[in-house]
Amino acid sequence: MKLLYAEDELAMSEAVVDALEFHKYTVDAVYDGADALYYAQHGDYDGIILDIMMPKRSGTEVLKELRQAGIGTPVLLLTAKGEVEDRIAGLDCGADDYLTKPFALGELLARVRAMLRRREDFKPDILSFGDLQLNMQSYELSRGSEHVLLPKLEYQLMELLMRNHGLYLSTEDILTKIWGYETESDAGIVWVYLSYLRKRLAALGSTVSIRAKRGIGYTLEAAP
Amino acid sequence: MKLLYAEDELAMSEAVVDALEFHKYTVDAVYDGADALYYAQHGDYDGIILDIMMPKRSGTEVLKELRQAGIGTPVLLLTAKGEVEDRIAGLDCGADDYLTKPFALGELLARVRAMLRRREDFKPDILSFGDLQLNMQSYELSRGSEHVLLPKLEYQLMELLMRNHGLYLSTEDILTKIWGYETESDAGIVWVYLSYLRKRLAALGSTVSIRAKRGIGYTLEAAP
DNA sequence: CAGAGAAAGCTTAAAGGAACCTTAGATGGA
DNA sequence: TCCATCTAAGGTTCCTTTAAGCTTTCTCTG
Repeated sequence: MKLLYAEDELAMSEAVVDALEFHKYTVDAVYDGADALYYAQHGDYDGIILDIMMPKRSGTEVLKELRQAGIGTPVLLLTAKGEVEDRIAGLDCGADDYLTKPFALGELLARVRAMLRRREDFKPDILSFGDLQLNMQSYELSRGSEHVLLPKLEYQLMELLMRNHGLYLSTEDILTKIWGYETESDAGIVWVYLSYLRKRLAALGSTVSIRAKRGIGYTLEAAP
Repeated sequence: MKLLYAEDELAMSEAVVDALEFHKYTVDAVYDGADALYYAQHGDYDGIILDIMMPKRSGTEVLKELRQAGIGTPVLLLTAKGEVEDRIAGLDCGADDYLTKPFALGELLARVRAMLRRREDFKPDILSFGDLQLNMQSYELSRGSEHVLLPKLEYQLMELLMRNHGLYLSTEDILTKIWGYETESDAGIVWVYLSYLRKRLAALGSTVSIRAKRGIGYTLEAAP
């Protein structure tokens, strides 16, 4: 799950990004409204967290432009205490929820979870493919009674593959969706993690395998 | 949208059927697993809602048989609270989603909507000509139950020919459309790939062939 | 109109290389 | 110290391309 977090206060931003990443989200952080708009339009996020008070463009401005551009990504607005008009304007522009600063990190996490879930129309929190199940709460990959607890990146890769089973995902796709829009890394790192996951699948004795197609990408495949 | 609803508790069934019909679904209600299986196999439904606890056959049994019979209709399972194994077994057998009883009607409706929509989204893009289908997501060329996974260039060539069936494409056309405007290669490489594709068609026993017209180009042709 | 010759089309085998895979070890945070 | 992540290097595989020899079709000439 990939989030965009727009907030101009640096200390605040770092704390929140840490917390989100700890909970297995991929987070891109930006520090003003102009960047927020640009990233939101180009980055393919599952959710966006927008501070209202930002340099260059306000959160509500960004939100309004996004919705006008037909981008429906769920948005959580952060407002300072008491700014009731902003809040109402925000919801009017198509925000999914708002949270008043200061807030507890746990509260933010709960809202983000709720926001994503709502958008997914109550999708179950177990993803399933072939003889495998991926528990999105505990990050466990299971086959029957066998379980493995996946590290963050392996989990994200597995989730991505399972959500898109049947589709081929290129190393590019994987790189931008997991490592973020602007990353130094290259296809090599993706190969490494695909290799790790293959080892997990083998260890579980699963019938599922990761199929590579030269020049196209990767997809999950369940042997009969 | 036509749904099958299998549930042995009569009062429950009536309430749910009412709600679904109010939301413009056409609903057939059955009251045990044997009927559920029979109707599901013969009725051409857009979605199926299966209670797990039912007389004669359990919901999971029904689901398993359906999937083994190659029927991919999306299935929503209803489980009693806490029956975790049933749930996992269900997802394992190919359920699309589950819902624990008791549930709010609104939630059921949301899940049904999501399930049907998901199915729409995943409907693969398929090009057809003669007795062949080309799956644009999996790069598979099929005739009936026979499948071949095409390498990238063979796939691109096949796609080009299918999209332009009835037209003659010159080697020039093919070269610039697949290998790009500025390429070192010449017509020879096109002949090679046409040859490869012909071999694929023969292997599939297809009635489709690639017809060459000297000095003009190539086109697909389906024998009667 | 027959036949030679040329051009276009076709097929196959094999070389070459890019894409892919795996592993060991370095790095760095909890 | 352990675990997750990343880097780098060597090994492998499969796709693409080359190249060569073959067949078919057209055209020109006697």
